[in-house]
Amino acid sequence: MSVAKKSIHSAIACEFCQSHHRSLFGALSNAELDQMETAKTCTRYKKGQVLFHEGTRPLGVFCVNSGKIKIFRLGIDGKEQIIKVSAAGDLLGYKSLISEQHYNLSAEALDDCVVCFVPKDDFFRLLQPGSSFYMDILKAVCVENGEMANKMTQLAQRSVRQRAALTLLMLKDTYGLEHDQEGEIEINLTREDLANIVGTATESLIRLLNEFKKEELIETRGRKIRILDSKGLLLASKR
Amino acid sequence: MSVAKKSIHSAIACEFCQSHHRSLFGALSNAELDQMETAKTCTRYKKGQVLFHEGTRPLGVFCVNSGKIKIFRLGIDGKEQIIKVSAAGDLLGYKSLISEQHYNLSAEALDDCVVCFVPKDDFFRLLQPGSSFYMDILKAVCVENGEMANKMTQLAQRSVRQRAALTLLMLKDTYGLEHDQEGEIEINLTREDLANIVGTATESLIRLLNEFKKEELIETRGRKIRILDSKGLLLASKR
DNA sequence: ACCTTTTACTGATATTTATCAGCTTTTTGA
DNA sequence: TCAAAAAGCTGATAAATATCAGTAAAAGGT
Repeated sequence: MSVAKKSIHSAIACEFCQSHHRSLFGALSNAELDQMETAKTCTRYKKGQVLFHEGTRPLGVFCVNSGKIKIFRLGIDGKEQIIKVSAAGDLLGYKSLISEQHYNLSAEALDDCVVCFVPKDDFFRLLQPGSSFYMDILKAVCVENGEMANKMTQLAQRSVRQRAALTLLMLKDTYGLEHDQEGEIEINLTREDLANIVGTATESLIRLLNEFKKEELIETRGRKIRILDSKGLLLASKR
Repeated sequence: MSVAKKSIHSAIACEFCQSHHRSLFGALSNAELDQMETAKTCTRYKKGQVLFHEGTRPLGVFCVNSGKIKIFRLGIDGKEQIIKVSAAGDLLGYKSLISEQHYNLSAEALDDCVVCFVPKDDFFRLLQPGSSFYMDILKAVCVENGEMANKMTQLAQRSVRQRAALTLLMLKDTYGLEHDQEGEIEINLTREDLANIVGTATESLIRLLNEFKKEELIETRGRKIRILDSKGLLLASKR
């Protein structure tokens, strides 16, 4: 974890934020958007910096404008289990806020990021009974729930190799949002982070990447991984 | 899966239902309860019978009155991954209803059960904006989300032995609701079902049960498992 | 209560995955 | 740009877990 500073970033108007369309804030009215506009602060986080920490009390919600953020839970011996990698448009920390619990996950910047923060009270002002936002949130959490059951099944039933293949495909989606030329996407995560998504030892993950490389499913340049053959990976995730 | 029939059960008044206090319906007003009373039907399911099936369209929600129900997802080669075991008071199938998706899980009776069914329209009538029920549902889903992140971490980081210990403790909770004499609870599931909760092969699970037996953490009589030493199991789940 | 079917169990073995140690390369920050 | 630190990689080995085959026991239905 590198030492890095957090700095206030010149505010980005939500209305012109490229990510707001694919966020849960996407369906807000202009009036509501204006309301949030004045409430929010935008912050630049340096790589390695923590947005929030498991066990602490949430004070508001985060909306990712740019960059990637790992969302993880600390397991045995402090080993991180990465639950998801968040990208532009993702809303973070609202579930703990709603359930009035301490964070049960931590969030840490994987790159330099710009993230907006909406304080608790302002968030709840938007979350008024009868608002479509309320229903959107409820739906989103229900959908996410189903996705997690899926992930649980994968963790329980698939081999490490299969999970590694699935992880690369998932990351292709996450990282593919921006540079989508030729379907070849470069993933820039440490091997340890990758292992902590897959749920395996770092050495095992490295060996599997070598296998995939020999099978010409991926290509690596230093830390960077480029996906060459998504179909092949999909096959490897099942067989 | 045994051949079994479903039969209409003489309706149980929600007001006098022992499980309604620990269900999400617990906070409904008397008027709302009456409303549901007329809408619902109570059904007796025989062991092995399916309440709903992954991939089908939800038509309402289920509320467990008595018995145990396994909630699972089909993985590779049709292997079941049991996500949870539901007991009296649990509400089932509402998340798919809300997210307007097909069921992503199946539900099957582990015992003879009595389960009430509230049709979609009536459920949504209760789920009015501004109602406390709405907020209760939202909170519950958020809490469940956190629990699933926890389970994912366990599946990814803990050994099969550790997970087996955790599973027995979890089942102690589920089955302990009723017969709570001396903290010794009998779990009545097939070895295969147990393996499908833990996420391992049936044979591996059986061997682990033998280990636990030798260590005097549990005791078995046929299919039945009795937990003798919860603290010991908790230790085994970490070490 | 009996017979059939299903489930439980055991041993042998193969496979997968983790762990440890040492070395190399890349990244980072001054 | 350069040195230190972190991350990446490799091989050897140990440990955990899955698989297969066969037998024993228990559950379930009539």
